[in-house]
Amino acid sequence: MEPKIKETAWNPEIEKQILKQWEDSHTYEFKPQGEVFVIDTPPPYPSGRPWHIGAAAHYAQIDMIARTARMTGKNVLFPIGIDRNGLPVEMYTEKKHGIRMHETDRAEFLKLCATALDDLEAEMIQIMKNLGLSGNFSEYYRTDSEQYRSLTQATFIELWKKGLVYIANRPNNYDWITGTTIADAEIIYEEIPTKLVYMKFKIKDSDKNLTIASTRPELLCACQAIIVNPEDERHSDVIGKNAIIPVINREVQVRTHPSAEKEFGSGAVMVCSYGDQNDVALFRELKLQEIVAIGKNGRMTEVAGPYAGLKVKQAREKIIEDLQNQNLVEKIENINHRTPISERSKAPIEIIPMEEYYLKQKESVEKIKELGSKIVFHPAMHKQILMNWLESITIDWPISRRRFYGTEIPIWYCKKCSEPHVPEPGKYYKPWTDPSPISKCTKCGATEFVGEERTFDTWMDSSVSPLYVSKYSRDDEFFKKTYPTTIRPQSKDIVRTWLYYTILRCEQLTGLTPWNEAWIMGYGVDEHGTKMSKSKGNVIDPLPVIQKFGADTFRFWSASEINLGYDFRCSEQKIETTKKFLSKLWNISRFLSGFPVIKSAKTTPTDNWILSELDKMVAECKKGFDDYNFFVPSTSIREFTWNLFAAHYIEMVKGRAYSSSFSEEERDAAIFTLHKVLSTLLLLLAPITPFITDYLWQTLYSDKTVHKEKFPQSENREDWTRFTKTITEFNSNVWNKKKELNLSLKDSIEMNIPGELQQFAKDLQAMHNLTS
RNA sequence: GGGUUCAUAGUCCAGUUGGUUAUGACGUCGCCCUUACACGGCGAAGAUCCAGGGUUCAAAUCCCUGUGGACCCA
Repeated sequence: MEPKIKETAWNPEIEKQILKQWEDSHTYEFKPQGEVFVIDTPPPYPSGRPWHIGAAAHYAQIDMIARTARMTGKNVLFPIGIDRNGLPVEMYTEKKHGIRMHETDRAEFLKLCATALDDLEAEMIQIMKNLGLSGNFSEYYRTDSEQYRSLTQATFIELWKKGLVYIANRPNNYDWITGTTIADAEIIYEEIPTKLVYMKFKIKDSDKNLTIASTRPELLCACQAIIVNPEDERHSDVIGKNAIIPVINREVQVRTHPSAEKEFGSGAVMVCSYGDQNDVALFRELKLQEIVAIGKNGRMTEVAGPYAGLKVKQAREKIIEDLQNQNLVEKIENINHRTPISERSKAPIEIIPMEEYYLKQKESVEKIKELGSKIVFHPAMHKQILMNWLESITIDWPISRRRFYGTEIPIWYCKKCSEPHVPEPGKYYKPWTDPSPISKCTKCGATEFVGEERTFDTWMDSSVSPLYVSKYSRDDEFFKKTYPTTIRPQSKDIVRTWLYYTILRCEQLTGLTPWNEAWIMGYGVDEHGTKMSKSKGNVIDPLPVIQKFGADTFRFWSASEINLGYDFRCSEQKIETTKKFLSKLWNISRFLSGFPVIKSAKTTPTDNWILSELDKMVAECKKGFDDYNFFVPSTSIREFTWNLFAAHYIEMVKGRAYSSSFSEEERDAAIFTLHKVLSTLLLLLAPITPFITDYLWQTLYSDKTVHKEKFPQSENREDWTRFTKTITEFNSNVWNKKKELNLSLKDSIEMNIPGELQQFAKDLQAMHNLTS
C-alpha cells in the first residue's frame, strides 16, 4: 500500500489552510449550554512594537487551556479583547507627534491615541490568529469601546450609590511628569545616587548643636518635628527641647519615636511633609500640621521662601550651597538611596496632599481573603502573592487620574453649590464635553452644572473584565450561565493589581468570586535569564519566529519550555530544535499511512508492552492537563514517542507489519497497535499542536476535525512496563555488538535472547536479524 | 528588615510519598544512508546534585544554618 503522506517533512504553510477550515466551519463556536467553561482572557495592551515573545507564549498556553477544556467535553467561552486605556498610549502619542497632552486639545489628542492603538492592535490580532488561538475573534472587544466604558461607569455609579466611593484630601503619590496621582502598585523602587547631607540644628537656649542627616534638605521649610530613638543615649539631653531649623530659622520640637534608627546618620531624623511614607505616618500619628512645600508642577511653593518656584532638584542644590556658605553642614556623604519612582515616567514621586476620589477597600480585605482562599491557584504557591498583598493594604484605592485617554468619571457638579451628581447607569458619559444629563441640583435646586474632567485609573476598567465577558447587566440569562467565570489566566507580576482589583470589584458588585481558578505564569526572559527590554536590545520579535518555524513549533516550544509559574527563557535556537519533534511525529505518521487502519486485533506480548507504556503516559498527561501545566504532557509525550515508540517498538514490529514470516493475525496486531498508539498521541497533542494533529487526524483517521474529539482515557491494562528496561537494554546491546564487529544494522548476528524476553523473541529476531 | 522562590553536566530541565548505577533535551565528539525520518540512526565524553551540619540502615529528596540569584513587601 502506498503511503498516503508523501512529503518527508511537515510544512508550516499548511497551517494557513487549516486556519481557514476552522474559520469556515466555526469549529470553536461557543454555546451557552451544557457544562460551560469561561476564560477571563487577559486583554493585551498594544504598547508598542514588537509584541513580547513571552506574551505570545503566554497566549499560546491560554489557548491550550481552552482546548484542554473542549477535549473534556465542555463548552468553552474564550473571549479575545484588547486593552486600550491608559498612560502608555498617551506617552507613545506624545513622543510620536512631539506634543504634550495637557497642552493639546482633548478631542484632538484622543483621536491621535486611537489611531496609534489601531495600528499596533492589528498586528497583535494577526499574531494571535496565526498562533492558532481558538478564541472568539468575531466578537473581539476593546476596553475603550462605548459598551465597555459604559460598563466601567455603570459599576462605578453602582458603588457610588452603595456609598463605597468618597473624596478625600490626602497625601498622594504624585508623578509630576505625567501630572497625575498614582496608586501604590504603580510605584517601583530604584537605587539612585544621592547626597546625604549632615546639617547642624541649633538647640534653643543652649550652645549645643544637633546634627541631622537627610537626603531631602529642600524640605527643611516643611519640617514640623525632629525625632530620636527613645533608647538613644546620645540625644537624651535634647528631648523635649526646641531646635532651630537652619536657613529657615523656625523652631521645632525634638521628640522620641521608635522609628528613628540609631544607625542611620546621626540618629536624629527630621519629619517633613512629605519626604516619604514614614513622614506621612508620623504626621498622622503625631497630629502635626502639614506644610505643602512642593506643588503639582514639581516646583517649590511659596512656603519655601527664597526657593519658591525652583524645581525640587534645583532647590536642593541651592539650599545645600546656602547651608555650606553659612557653615551649617557638617559633612556630605554620597550614598545610593532607594528612591520610589513612577513605574511609567521613571520620575521620583512626590507625596503631595490632593483631593481625589477613593474606592473603599480596607473593609473588604477580610472578605477577599475568604474568597481568595477558595480560589484554586495553578501553581498553588502563587496564592501567597495575593495573601501577602492583602496583608499590606493600608489605604483605600485612589481611583481618579488627571489623564485623557481613559474612561471618564461620570460626575457633574452643581455650578452653585458644587454638589456632585452621578447620572443613571447604562450609557457612556463624557462629562468634559457632554451636556449635563442632570437637570436640577438635588441639594440647592440650581440648574447649571459643570462636568468632571478626570478619568479613572485603568485598573477600574480592567477589573470588570469577568463581568464584561459574562454580559453583566446586558444579558441576564447569559450572565447566570457564565458567571462566576471558570478561570483567570495572567502573569505573576500583576497579581497585586489586576488579580486583586478584580476580586475586590466583583465582590463589591456581585458578592461572588469572579472565577473559581487562577492560572499564574512567570515572565519570559532572554536566553541568559535577564529581563528583555528595548534598551538592552535583547527583545525577540515573535512574528518572524512564528512565520519561520510555524505556530505548532512555537506552541510546542512554549509547552515544553515553560514550567508553570516559573520564569522561562526565550531563545530562537531552542525553538528551532523543537521543530525536530514535529518532524518525527510527521514521519511516524508517514510510515503508518502506508498501512490500513485496523479497528481491533488479538495483540501479542510486544504490543501489550507498548500499549501498557502508552497507558501509563496517558495517565501522566491527564495529571498535567488537570493542572493546566502543559510542560508535563509535552515532555512525557515527546519522551514516549521518540525514545520508546519510535526507537524500540516501531523497529521491533516493522518486520511483522511488512509480514515476511509472520501470520496474518500477528501482522494485523502490529498494525492495529501502531495506529492505536499514533491516534492516542494525536488526541493528546491536539491542545498543544492543533495544526499538525488536525491535519494528520483528518488524513489518517476521520473526515472530521480532531478538535471535536475527546481525550483518550487510561485503560487500566495489565502492566507490562517491567520489561521496558530489559527490552531497551537488549536492543542497545545488539546495536553495540554490531558496531563493535563493524556490521551494518541489517547484517545478521549471533546473539542469545535473555530468558525474560523469550515471549518477545520472534519480533526481536526479525528486528536484529538474529541467527542464534 | 520581612516574605515567596530558586540553586542538579558547557547550557536548559526532570527527579511523585527518602531506597540500586541521577532523567531527558540542546550543544560537543566519533561511527553509520538501515525499505518513516540525515529535520535521521547508533554510540561516547561530560555532575563533589551550592556549602556546612543534623535525622536515618539509607538523603538530590526531610530538618537547621549559611552563601548566591530572582521577585514581592516594608
